Amino acid sequence: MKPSAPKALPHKSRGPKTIKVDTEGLLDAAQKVFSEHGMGGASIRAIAKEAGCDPALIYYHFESKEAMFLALLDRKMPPVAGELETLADPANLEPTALRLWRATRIYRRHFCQDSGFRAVLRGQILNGTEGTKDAIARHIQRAAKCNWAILEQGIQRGHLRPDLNIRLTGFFLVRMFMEIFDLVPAFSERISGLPPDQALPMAERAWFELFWRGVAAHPVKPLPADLFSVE
Amino acid sequence: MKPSAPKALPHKSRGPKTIKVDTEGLLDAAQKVFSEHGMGGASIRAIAKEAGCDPALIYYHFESKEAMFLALLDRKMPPVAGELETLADPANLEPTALRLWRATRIYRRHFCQDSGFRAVLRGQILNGTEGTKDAIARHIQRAAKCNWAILEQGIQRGHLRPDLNIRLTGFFLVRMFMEIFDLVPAFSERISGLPPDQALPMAERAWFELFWRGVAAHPVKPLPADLFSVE
DNA sequence: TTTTCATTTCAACGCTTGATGAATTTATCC
DNA sequence: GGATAAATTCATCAAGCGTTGAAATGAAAA
Repeated sequence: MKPSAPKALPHKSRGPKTIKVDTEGLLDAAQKVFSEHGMGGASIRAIAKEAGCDPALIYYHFESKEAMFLALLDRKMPPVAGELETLADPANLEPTALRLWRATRIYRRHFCQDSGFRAVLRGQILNGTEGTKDAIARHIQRAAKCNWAILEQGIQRGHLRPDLNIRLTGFFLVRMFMEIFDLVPAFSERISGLPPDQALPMAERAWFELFWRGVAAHPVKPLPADLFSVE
Repeated sequence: MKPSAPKALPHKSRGPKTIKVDTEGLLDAAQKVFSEHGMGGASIRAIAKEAGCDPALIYYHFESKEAMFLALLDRKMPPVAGELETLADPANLEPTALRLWRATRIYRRHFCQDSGFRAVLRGQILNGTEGTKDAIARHIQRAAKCNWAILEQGIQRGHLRPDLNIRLTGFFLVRMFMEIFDLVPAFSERISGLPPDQALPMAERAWFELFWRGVAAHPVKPLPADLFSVE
């Protein structure tokens, strides 16, 4: 799109001066504004204002708004995948229910706050350019493979039903948590009358219990009483 | 907002001429454009173009874009709630699994196509004005109550676990179907390699089976073999 | 025929958006 | 000190948005 754009990475020599706002700082600002306003509401100007610089500076560090979003994705997703990969290590012999719950805690830690970011991600999945969709798919797959591995090992270890469609099962587990993060805060007071900080853990646990009964090998053993104290 | 706006309903006498585009026609166009482009991409000008009239005419029929969306909601939701209310009639003694599956078929018929409309609805739930959120909540509640009634009756009839949180259970059932409608077409080819028209029914059935095992009273009876042939 | 009025269009307003090219500041090197 | 280059700002563009007031259209009423 922009053939002769100044590249994000600065060259070596001569002199940089007192750098006012660097790429990381811009990403911090973008993360904040994306999270609060979503892609539509997060204008270049709003991000620049948050970062305390001129809008044009963003185009010195990134080729476009889309490129900035992708850079944000590249910064945000790998830690998630990293934690999941540790959890999915086949040497981990914890009960499958606990491992799956731990996986949900990782998602919660990294995504629960950023409602706007989730909305942007969703929007880009549905309507983004092909390049953006591919990048997102790559990041999601890396994380999803860990869930698939945990499920696969759970079947091998006799904890889970052998007839599960692993990919769909992982999709169900994770997406419902995202839905809970999105909608329970918005609707809990209108529908259940509970404030979100009470409704959200309740919904998470109810969902995980339903999910576990749905996937556990027969006969279903009840979840350990202290499972939900694991954060 | 607009105190002296011309009202949507035309007066009686004198002469209307050959009406080119009426309120219903505009809603048809809005429905189509919303569904294809979402709220952000669905501009007044795009809707007018789809309807074959001037953008200003929209403001002759509706006070604002938001009012047009609410009118669309008022047209789209009642039939859904109506079908669900019939299904939730306590005189209906069909197996609970079948009734729940029928409920999902109602959602599928009314919402599966309109990906953009679902996106708009979601966006308005999360970021709309308070008035819009209230209107949406009212429509959703009317439909949700039917699901709650079916679940309640299912417990009373011994088909479902008595310890279910009915509201959350209904939320899980419906929202996951919406997620499937949204994301399986976008991702099935990238992840499962299947075309959407094969992946979607597969995902629906896998989800319903998981859900049923999660909510059914003990001992879980398998779903009837012909359940999924019900449309 | 003239009047009346519902319907429809036209032309614009004010605003926000993503993006650019030129100019400017500031630190380092020769 | 002057050249060099990185970092930053300024002014601006073209496009799109929701919205509005005034004007035009055309059929029925008088």
